[in-house]
Amino acid sequence: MKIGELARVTGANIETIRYYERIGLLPEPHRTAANYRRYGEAHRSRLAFVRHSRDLGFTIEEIRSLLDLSDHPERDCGEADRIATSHLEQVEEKIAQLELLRDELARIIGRCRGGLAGDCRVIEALGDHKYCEGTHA
Amino acid sequence: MKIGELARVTGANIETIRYYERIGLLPEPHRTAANYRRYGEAHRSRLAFVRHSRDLGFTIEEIRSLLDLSDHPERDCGEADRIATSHLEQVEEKIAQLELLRDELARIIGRCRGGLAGDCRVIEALGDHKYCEGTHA
DNA sequence: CCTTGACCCTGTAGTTGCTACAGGGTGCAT
DNA sequence: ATGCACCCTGTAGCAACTACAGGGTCAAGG
Ligand SMILES: [Zn+2]
Ligand SMILES: [Zn+2]
Ligand SMILES: [Zn+2]
Ligand SMILES: [Zn+2]
Repeated sequence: MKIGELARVTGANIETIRYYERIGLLPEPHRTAANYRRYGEAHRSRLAFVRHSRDLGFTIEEIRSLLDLSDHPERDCGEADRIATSHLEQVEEKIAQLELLRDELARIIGRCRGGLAGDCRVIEALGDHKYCEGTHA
Repeated sequence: MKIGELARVTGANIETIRYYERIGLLPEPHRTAANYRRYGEAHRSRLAFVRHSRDLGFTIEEIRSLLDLSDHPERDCGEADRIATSHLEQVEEKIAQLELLRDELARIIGRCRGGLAGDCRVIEALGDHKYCEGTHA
């Protein structure tokens, strides 16, 4: 299939596919006489792996390692587990951070009683962390 | 004070301070005879406002509007409220997304029983969204 | 007086993961 | 033959910094 169809079936953007090829995440496909990229099932499933991993929040470098493992089925899968677990930990950390942020923001917004900017407690609170209760960042 | 001291007292990076000046978020300070930037209390508190707002996750453009309001105390503060509330909503949305992600990741990781990469359920699950239970992205 | 070191300056390029052109070529239908 | 959809390369842009390279300035110590 041509790049447009690959994009359609995987949900990836055409430019993204070419980008992945450029950074070596996808192998260079064969070319037709007119220099068009020609893809097969192996490309499709590799791209699906990449897109799904990206949707799950893995970085390109993590995906590179995961693909490498996927290309070497005889290796131990411990590395995959380590990457995924460390990613999960980062997600959990990020959630905890955002929850602190959310609480602090809600508290700050709650202080506004309307009126003039000069009297606004929201603007005041943005100017100085001392009005914060938590340690958001 | 010179830029290094301003950086120390606000916790901002020197390069970041110059960057903020370049994009017009901080006003150009006076210069000494040796062309060194010289800051006063007004600069300090404006930078504190910017850094605190960034720590709270506001974008530069949002901060630009908030600073504008802070510079015009006679205006209505409704705009500040709108910006903060919409930001809070985005944070809440992001948290919800990450929670879906976290659950899906935890489930995927739980499938791994160790062994060879070729048999790894984690790698399998990354390759195809059909092994997912939620709609993480 | 000279050097060392800490500071400051400008300007540019790199980071992450794409996305959006500009300026061209190809292939098929009418 | 002419339109149109599709493909190609190469480059630049986004956010919000961060990291140099290659220079200038200034006070203290030898
Ligand atoms: Zn208010
Ligand atoms: Zn705070
Ligand atoms: Zn496994
Ligand atoms: Zn999935």
